[in-house]
Amino acid sequence: MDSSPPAETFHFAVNINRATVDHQNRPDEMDFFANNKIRDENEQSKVTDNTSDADNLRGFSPPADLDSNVNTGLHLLTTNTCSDHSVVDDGISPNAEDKRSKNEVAALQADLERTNIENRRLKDLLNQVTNNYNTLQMHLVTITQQQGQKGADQELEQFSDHQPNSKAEVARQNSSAGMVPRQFINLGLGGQISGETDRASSPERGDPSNTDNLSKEDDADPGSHNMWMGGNKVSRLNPPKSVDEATEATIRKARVSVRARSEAPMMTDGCQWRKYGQKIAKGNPCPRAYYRCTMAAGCPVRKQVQRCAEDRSILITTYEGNHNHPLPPAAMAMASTTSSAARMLLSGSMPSADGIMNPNVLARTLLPCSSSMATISASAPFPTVTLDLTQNPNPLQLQKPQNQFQLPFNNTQQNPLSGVSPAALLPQIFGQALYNQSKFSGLQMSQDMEAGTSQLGQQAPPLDHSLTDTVNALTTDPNFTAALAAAISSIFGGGSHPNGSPSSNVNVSQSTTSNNNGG
DNA sequence: CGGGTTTGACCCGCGC
DNA sequence: GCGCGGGTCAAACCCG
Repeated sequence: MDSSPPAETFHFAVNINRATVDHQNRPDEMDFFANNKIRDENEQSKVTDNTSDADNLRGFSPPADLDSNVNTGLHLLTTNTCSDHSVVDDGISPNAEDKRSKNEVAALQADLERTNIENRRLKDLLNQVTNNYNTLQMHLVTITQQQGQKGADQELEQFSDHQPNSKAEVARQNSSAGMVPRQFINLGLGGQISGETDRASSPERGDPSNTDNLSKEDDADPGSHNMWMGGNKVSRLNPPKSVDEATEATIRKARVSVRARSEAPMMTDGCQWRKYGQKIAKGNPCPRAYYRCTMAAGCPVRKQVQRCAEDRSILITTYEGNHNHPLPPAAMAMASTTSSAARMLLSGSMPSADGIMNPNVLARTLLPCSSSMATISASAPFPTVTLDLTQNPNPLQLQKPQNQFQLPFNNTQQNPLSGVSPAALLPQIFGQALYNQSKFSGLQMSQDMEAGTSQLGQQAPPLDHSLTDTVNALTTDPNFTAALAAAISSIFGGGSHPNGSPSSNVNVSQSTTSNNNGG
């Protein structure tokens, strides 16, 4: 991302970062939640006061700093403080000049009084907005806790019932200083559930006593720590013994589907894929291609690529599973998305009776400004999170004439994720948002899982961080903030053509299956 | 020659 | 039990 935000991003180029962090040279970093706050505050201010002065407050510091120093930025008292007393009418100046001076002074005093009143009013408004923000945030936390508590309870029961030691083991590993690759590998959701944290990548995987596993390799490992593991394979090799285990199997099959307009045969997401099959699915003349991650032996992550039958310019890419290997930054997008999506489903909707996540919660978690981009469906054979990049998420955004992604990421020369296609960047945001939502849900279990999750562990702050530190860490994460800033600015500013990564060989509209993904 | 793709066969779950 | 459809396997083939 460009260090200097494009002009259309000025709506978000407000000073919403923590005062303790120097962001002068890092305009691309922004506080995602503070952004919400600003937006909420502005909305609140419009409700409580229709004056346009509220817009002047967009540059104010976060509420944490307001208690001690409220600065409206008006500097109302800087010009008259020295003169008002020196020229005050003493009642002994009879000449006309003195009278004129007195009138002038009186006028200035009146102006001063008005500005003082205005200043006080703005301060009150600011305090009110701050209170509203705090109230809203508390309300949000309450809602997310309620959303996640149900799933958390069931998940905790699963832990306690089946792997009483695994959680403690994972937590112990997570609590160690620094997360080395060996630790965040194979700590995906399935692994945390099963508690077998080393099998998937250990050379002893080919247990002679289990020749079936030898032949089936990755997806046949009953202890494989991934969401993948097709239900048939699971049931064949390690049949579910209880409802909880059946639930686990469903969790492992959680999917993230990305719909994006692209002429390319496959989306670029930073991973290397190998095509292992192709089928003509019913109801869609376009063949569905099956890909497997080849960045590491036995990586269980797979994806399906298929064009939409109704609109063949729309490419539907469905991801499943967690990578069992370290990922390059460019590949973190989908990885964090899939794992986070599973967690969202797990904590929010999947175990519940209705099985449907409130899309508003997700959408607001993802991007408060967009409410129709992400949907969750647990009614499908697999709980699926769908990211629809083909729809305009914001009515303010002009419809793009190009037959391209509608979430363009321009100025990507300096973007740390410049090797990622735009469509792949959003899922990262999405995943982070999901991750954040899980964080805010206050699930201790979830926290254990978060840091242990293979891909998220590379981006997520350490477990023992407080919520504040978590937010702070996120806001200072260049990858996240840059991608987020780009996404938001693009959404609201109507960015330019998405193929704006000249330094990268990744071109969304020109990429090919064979060379862009190594597949 | 190694790695990726193609493609028909096969496996499995599910509904009838 | 049978057929259907989704998903996977693996031999053949391609390519650099």
